[in-house]
Amino acid sequence: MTTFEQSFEEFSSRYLTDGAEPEFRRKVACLARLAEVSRDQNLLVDDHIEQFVYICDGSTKLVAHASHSRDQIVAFHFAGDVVSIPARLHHSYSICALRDATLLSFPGERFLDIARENAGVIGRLFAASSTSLLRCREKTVTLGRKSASERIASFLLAMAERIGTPVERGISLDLPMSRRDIADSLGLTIETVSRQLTLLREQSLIETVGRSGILLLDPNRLEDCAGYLSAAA
Amino acid sequence: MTTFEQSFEEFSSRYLTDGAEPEFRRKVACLARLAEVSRDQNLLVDDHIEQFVYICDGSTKLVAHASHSRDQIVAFHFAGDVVSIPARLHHSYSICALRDATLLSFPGERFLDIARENAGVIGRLFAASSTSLLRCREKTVTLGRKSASERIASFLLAMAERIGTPVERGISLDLPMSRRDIADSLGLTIETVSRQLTLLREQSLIETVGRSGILLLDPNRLEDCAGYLSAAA
DNA sequence: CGTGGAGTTGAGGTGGGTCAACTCGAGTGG
DNA sequence: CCACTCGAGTTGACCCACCTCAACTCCACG
Repeated sequence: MTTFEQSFEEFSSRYLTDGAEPEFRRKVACLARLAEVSRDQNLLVDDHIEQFVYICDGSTKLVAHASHSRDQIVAFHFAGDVVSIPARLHHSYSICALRDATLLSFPGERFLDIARENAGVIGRLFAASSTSLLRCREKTVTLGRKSASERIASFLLAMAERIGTPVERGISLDLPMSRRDIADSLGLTIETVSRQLTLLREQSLIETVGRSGILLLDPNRLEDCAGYLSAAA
Repeated sequence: MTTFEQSFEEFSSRYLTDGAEPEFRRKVACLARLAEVSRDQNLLVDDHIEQFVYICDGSTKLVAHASHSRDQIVAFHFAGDVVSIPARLHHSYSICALRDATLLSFPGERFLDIARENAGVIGRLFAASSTSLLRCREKTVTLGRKSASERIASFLLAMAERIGTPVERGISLDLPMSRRDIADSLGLTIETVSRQLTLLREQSLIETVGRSGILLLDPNRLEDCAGYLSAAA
C-alpha cells in the first residue's frame, strides 16, 4: 500500500520543483486524488472534463472507445509519466491498468489554473505534452501507412526504448500488455499480431519467452523492418 | 507581400501578451524568421532540430515521410495556429503549403528557453500543444479502427468544425487540400477517397462543387456515419 | 478553345480480417 | 509438487475491404 503523502511527494519532486512554495504545493495537493487500480481495471474519473494522471507505479494504457465497442489504444504509459485524459467528445477515453498501478489524478482545468501560476511547472507539463504529441504522431504514421510487419517491428523497437533492458544477446522486453493490447494499439487483430511475431521468430529476429517476454536478437536488422526513413533527405 | 513587423505583431498579440516587456518580445523577435511559401512548397528549415511555426496566413499540412516515399499527413493547420515540427528521428517531418502561406518559424530549443521565462506564454504554447495532441489522438482512432467511409465522414466533420461556413442548406466547405492530401491524411488511396465521396453524394449527404467545394447537407446524419461513440457510457 | 493535371470509374488482386480448431502455460487446489 | 483448468496465444482456411492498374472525364488554367 502506498500513502498519499509518498505518492504526492514523488510527483512533486518530478513536476513541482521550483514551484516549491508550500502554499503552491498545498493547492496542488488539494486537487490530487490517489487511486490504486488493479490489472485490467479502469481508473474511475469524471469523463466530462479533462483529467491529468501521474503514474506513480505500474503501467497503463490510454484507450479510446469508438462505436460498436471498437477500442483503440492511443498510448501506453509507465511509472513517472504524466498523461492527459481528454474529456469525452467524439470518442470516450479511459485509463486502464496493464499491471497493478498507483495513480494520482487531477481535474484538468483546476489543475492547469494553478500550474499556470508557475512557469517552471507549466513548462514541465508542456514538455510532457510534447513527448506525448511526438509519440502520437509517430503512431499516426504507423497506423496510416505501414504494413502489419512494419507495425510490429516499430512497436517492439518503441517498447525497447522505453522499457527494454540490454542483455548479452540483445534487448530483453517484459511486456506488460497482452496480444490484444498490442493489436488494439496497432490497429490489427490478435491473430495478425501472433502471425507476425511467428514470422519474426522464424527469421531469428526475436525469441519469445513465456507470454510476456520477448528478446530482440538484432535491433539493427529490426529497424530495417520498421519502415523508418533511411538517412537520405 | 507581408512585412516581418506585421506578421510578428500578429503572432505577438496572440501568443506573447502578458510577456509584454519589450526586452522579452525583442528576444523572441530575434529568433523569428518570416517565410512566404507558395502552394505545394515545403517550408525550408533545419530538420535536425525541432521547430515551431506560426501560420500568419494560408493553410498547411504537416507531412511525415516514411520509407519507400510513403507520406502520411499528420495534421492540417490554418491561419492563427502554432505547429511544432519534430526534429528528424525515425521519420522526417516537413511543413508544406496547401495554399500560398505566410509563416513565422522559430528554432525549438532557443524559442522554448525564452518562452519558459513567462508562465503566460508557455501556458499558451501548452494549450496549442494540447489541442494538437487531442486532434492527433482522434486521428489515431480513425486510422486504427475505422472503415474508409467512417474516415471520410470524420474528416469532413472535422474540417467543417475548423473551416466550415454555415449556409442555408447545410455547411459549406472550401477545401484547400487535394484528394491526394485527403488520402494521405486518412491512410487511404485517392481512388478510395473519390469512391467514398461518390457514395456520400448518392446518399444525398453531400454535394460537391468544383474541385474544392463540398456542401454538407446533413451534418447530423453524417455524424452517424463517422463511427463516433453514441451517448451511452 | 485547347491542354494537362486532377478526379472519377471500372476490373481484378491481395493483405489482413474473420471464424474456427487447436495448443500452451500460468495459476489453482489437491 | 503435480494435475487440472481455462483463458491466452497460435495456426489454418476462407473472405472481403481496400489497393493497384488502367481507361476515361472534367475542370481550371493559358
